[in-house]
Amino acid sequence: MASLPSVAVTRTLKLDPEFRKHPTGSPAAEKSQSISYQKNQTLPHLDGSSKLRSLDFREALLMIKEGPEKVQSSCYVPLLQECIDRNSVLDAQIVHGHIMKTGTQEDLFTMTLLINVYAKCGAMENALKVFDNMTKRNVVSWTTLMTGYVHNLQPALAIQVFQEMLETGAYPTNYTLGTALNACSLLQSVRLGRQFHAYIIKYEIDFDTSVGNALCSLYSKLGNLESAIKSFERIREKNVISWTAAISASGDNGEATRGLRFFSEMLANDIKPNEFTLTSVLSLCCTTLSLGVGSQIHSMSIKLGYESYIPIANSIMYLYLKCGWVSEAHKLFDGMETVSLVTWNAMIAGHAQMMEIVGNDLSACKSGYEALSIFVKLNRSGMKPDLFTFSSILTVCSRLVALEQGEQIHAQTIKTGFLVDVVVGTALINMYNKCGSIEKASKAFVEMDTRTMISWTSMITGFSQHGWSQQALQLFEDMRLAGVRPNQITFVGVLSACSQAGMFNEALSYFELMQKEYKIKPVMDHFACLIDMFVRLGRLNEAFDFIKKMDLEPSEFIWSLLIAGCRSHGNSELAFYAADQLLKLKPKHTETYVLLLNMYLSAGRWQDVSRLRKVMRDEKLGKLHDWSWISIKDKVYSFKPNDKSHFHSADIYESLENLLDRAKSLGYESLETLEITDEDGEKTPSSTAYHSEKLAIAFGLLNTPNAVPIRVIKSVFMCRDCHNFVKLVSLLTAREIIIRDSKRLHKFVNGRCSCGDYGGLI
DNA sequence: CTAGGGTTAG
Repeated sequence: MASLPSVAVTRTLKLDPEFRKHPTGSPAAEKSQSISYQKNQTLPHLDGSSKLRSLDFREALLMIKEGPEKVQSSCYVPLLQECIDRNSVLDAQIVHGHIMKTGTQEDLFTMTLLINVYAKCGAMENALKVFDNMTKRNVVSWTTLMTGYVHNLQPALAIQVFQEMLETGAYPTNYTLGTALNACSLLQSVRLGRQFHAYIIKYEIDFDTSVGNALCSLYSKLGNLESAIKSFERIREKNVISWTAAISASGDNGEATRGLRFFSEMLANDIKPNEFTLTSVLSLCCTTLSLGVGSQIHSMSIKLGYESYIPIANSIMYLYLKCGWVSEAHKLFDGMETVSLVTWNAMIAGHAQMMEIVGNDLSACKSGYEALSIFVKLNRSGMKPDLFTFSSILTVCSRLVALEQGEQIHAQTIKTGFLVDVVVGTALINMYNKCGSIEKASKAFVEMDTRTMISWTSMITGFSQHGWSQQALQLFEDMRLAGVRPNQITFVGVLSACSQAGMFNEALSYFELMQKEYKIKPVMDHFACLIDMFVRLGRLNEAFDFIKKMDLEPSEFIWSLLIAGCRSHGNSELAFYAADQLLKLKPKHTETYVLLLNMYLSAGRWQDVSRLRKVMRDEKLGKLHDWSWISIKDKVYSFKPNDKSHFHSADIYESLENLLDRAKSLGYESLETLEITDEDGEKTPSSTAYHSEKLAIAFGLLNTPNAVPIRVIKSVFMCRDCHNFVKLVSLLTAREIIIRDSKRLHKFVNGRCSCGDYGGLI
């Protein structure tokens, strides 16, 4: 342990006056005495204590309550430890009473322990009373009191205690400073942290392991990764905790890969990871989706004996789910002997994450319903869901477009009081938005007590996706008036609102505002909004000019927007140029190739067709799976194009034919196209008449009461033809139809779609 | 002194 030089420190460390005065006034000044204090120290085994130790806790308490006899002070240690484990203030008070009766209150060590017990049980008033009544104190008692305030999230009081300790002339140890640094990170105070750091440097103890560890973690929590790493590097003898601090600092500050490098460096230095290290590394694997490293950690944790350590098991499960290895995650979950609420939450959140990553396909749908059933099991298990559970499960509902379940969960969040949590509230808004219930979303938004930037952004995006451009822009202005700083994503919402409404000048001025006033660098999504706007307006050459002027390399998505625009506004020369550019990017999505194939097919460019087929084979891209699903009364029904497998297939087709006829009377004509339907690239004539969403809608209309909105999820993006058709169906049947395809949300009402005939429609 | 689960995107 590095000891501090005996220098009066009061004047070298000027603390902010803003911290409240210690409530009980200044404690008696007393010189500290040196006592070594270690958590796991073995205590002398004395007569009185061995008797107590052999007894059950309750019996021991009883004995202590009744027996006035004097016992060795060390016999209180296991009893007090037990009080912490049971988190029981009442038991602690019983032991406390005995201590007072037997005169043990003179014992510094026991009284300090008692402070710690009260502090850990959340009874700081009691801890403070003990401290104030102590006849002597040393730096450990001061430090313990500080630690108590930090533990109970009262960092300002911890600093106050520190200051008073200095006034008494006591010298802080490295533990004291470590605790003070923790208080600084809770206070999020860079200024105070720097003052402590200066002090630490002055007394040359920044190389000390525990001080260095605390500094590293402080800077990390203040968002200053470089200083955190520097503090770490200055540590002379780095222990597991030092390495773990560096690893998690990297992860917490968005440099997961760097964290993984620290981990391998640590192993190269022959430092054995502990359970904390492994959980930190696993969370890095979660952000980098490193399944390989993750499964290595899995075997390492088994080898090191952490197999049943719940946080590790939770992280591994979560990682496997995020990486799509569902069966292994479930195997782990089923094999766990004890689970915590976090385990349930990790399962639910993991399924939600997996849905996000795989997109709108069958496995995502299955995952979503699996998450809902896990949620039901959790409720039955007797454990109570918390705010993490609710925000994840609401996200699941939004990705499933499952309004009924979402509404039930909304009710549960009200009943349990978790709706007041801003993240839960935001997830709720998002759920209503994604389910096409913009009115309920905005009601929930208005009723929120507090809103974060994300809440505003969600609502702005929701308005924009529903085609309510004016409301989106108005809300953006309200947000600015409320002094909330928008981010990148907020501007995606704002720009797409402008683009929908064809508000050309507004779009450009918001684009400028974003860069000039908010110093936000435009990313691909912002350009995509603007290109979409040009395309919608049919100003293809301007779209192309804009693409050329971007200082980013245009993405797949940008080129496919332009191609879509060219197809609908008839500019084949530009379309083929864009197609060439798109192909140079080696697109990874089958959808993109199908778009291009159809383009070449309809132009009769057979050479390009076979060239594309070869690329698709080389890239090992599969077939395009167009399917739609609809959920009715807790059951999910899925449809492929031309699907005749459904039990009521005849009824569905009859009803669809009827709709097609009625639509034709309004001028609709379904397209006959050639599509690549098998791996050899056979050209098969095909009609858009029986695309999957049409079947799902026909089924939905047959099986739900009038006026109930129809909600469909589609695995690939809608074609223009189906889009036209569904607009007419919404008019003919007076039903709201909500379709979420792989690109965006479409809400059809009275012959119009919320996307305002999005420019990316093919 | 170090750790596991949550919200926004074309």
